[in-house]
Amino acid sequence: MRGEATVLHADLDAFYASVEQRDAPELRGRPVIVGGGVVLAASYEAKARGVRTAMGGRQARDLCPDAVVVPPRMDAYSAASRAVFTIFRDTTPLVEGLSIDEAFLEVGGLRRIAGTPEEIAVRLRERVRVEVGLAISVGIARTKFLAKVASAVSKPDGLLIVEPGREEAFLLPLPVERLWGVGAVTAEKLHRLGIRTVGELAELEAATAERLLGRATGAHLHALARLRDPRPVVATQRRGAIGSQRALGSRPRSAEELDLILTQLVDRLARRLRDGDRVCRTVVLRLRYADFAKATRSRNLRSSSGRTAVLLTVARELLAGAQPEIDERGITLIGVSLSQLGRAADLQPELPIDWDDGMRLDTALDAVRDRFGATSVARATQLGRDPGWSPPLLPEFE
DNA sequence: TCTGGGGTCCTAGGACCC
DNA sequence: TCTGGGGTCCTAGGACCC
Repeated sequence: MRGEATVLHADLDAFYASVEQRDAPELRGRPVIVGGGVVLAASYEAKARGVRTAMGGRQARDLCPDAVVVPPRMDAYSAASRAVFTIFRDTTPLVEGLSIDEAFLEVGGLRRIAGTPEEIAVRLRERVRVEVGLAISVGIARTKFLAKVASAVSKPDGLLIVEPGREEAFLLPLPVERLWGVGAVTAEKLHRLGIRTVGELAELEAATAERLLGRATGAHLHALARLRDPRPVVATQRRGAIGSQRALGSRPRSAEELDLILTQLVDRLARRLRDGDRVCRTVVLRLRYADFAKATRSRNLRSSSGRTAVLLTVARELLAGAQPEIDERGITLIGVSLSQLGRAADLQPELPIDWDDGMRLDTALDAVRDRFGATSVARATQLGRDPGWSPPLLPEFE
């Protein structure tokens, strides 16, 4: 096995709950639950009593009646996250954020100026503790996957290095649930075959795993189990989608009420888009019915946009299309996602030819040829076959 | 177990094009 | 008139993660 252990996975411990304990000394040492209806985070004192993330609030209080339940303070968590990521980026330029509280750091090129990966990790943990007041666990390994497993095993407040020569001894005895990408469904499929450990999965033929779990998932998990994970640490890219949703409870909602909520969701998202100078191409409507079945409805815009009116129109059309289903089944959640995000700066101006609905197509195409050349005419001709076609925005052209 | 809110990636069928 | 293979895009759904 080639390579050295130079990938760090840094993961804040019980993040939301730890921020609450940091900011309110009377909560330290006590079981703390963040979130009421559902547990968003639990302190280690609460976890010791069986409380888990995503558990219903009722069940959590039954397990741990003396827990302090606090409402989430997202602004405080965002600020803490920014402070920690600043320390990450101060450690190495190669930081790949995974979520609000964890990231990969590649420190392979830093040996001369900053020391070994272990020395770097020790300093990183100390800085986060002193400067932000939080405990952070770090795993160090040759690959991202092994580093992530190592940090999880090291918790709480731990540091664990998986040396290249020790990888199999470390990974193979672990339960398959430790594999990044194995959830309840996949674990159940594997258990049915008697596969409970990573080592047992690694013994399968790759083709067998792919047949059982699907091409991509099977190949991916099988490779991880055999210690193959070629994915490099890449500095975080921009998000591909943003979304917002609202749980509605069980009481019936009028069409007017739904429209108001939809408008608020789209307005908020469009604002976020524009704040980041971005646009989106796809609008996705998410629904959850009274029986908790989920559904999505999506539509691509002809051309990317960040304008509230454009996005809202599409979202309303999607909602109208789902209205019969909603009337019949009842609705308990409505959400909107905007995906295929792009930069607003890449959006080109509208086609600068004068167009009116009475204009002959060949006249319009002549104008396009004069301005953009023959390739664009071919593209425009193709678009013209679409009955819904109208003079497009420029991104449609070469 | 009466159930939040924010994301990622993969699969699959149909439309449409060459 | 019927037929093929290959590619991309669109839409809907599902699994998973924190």
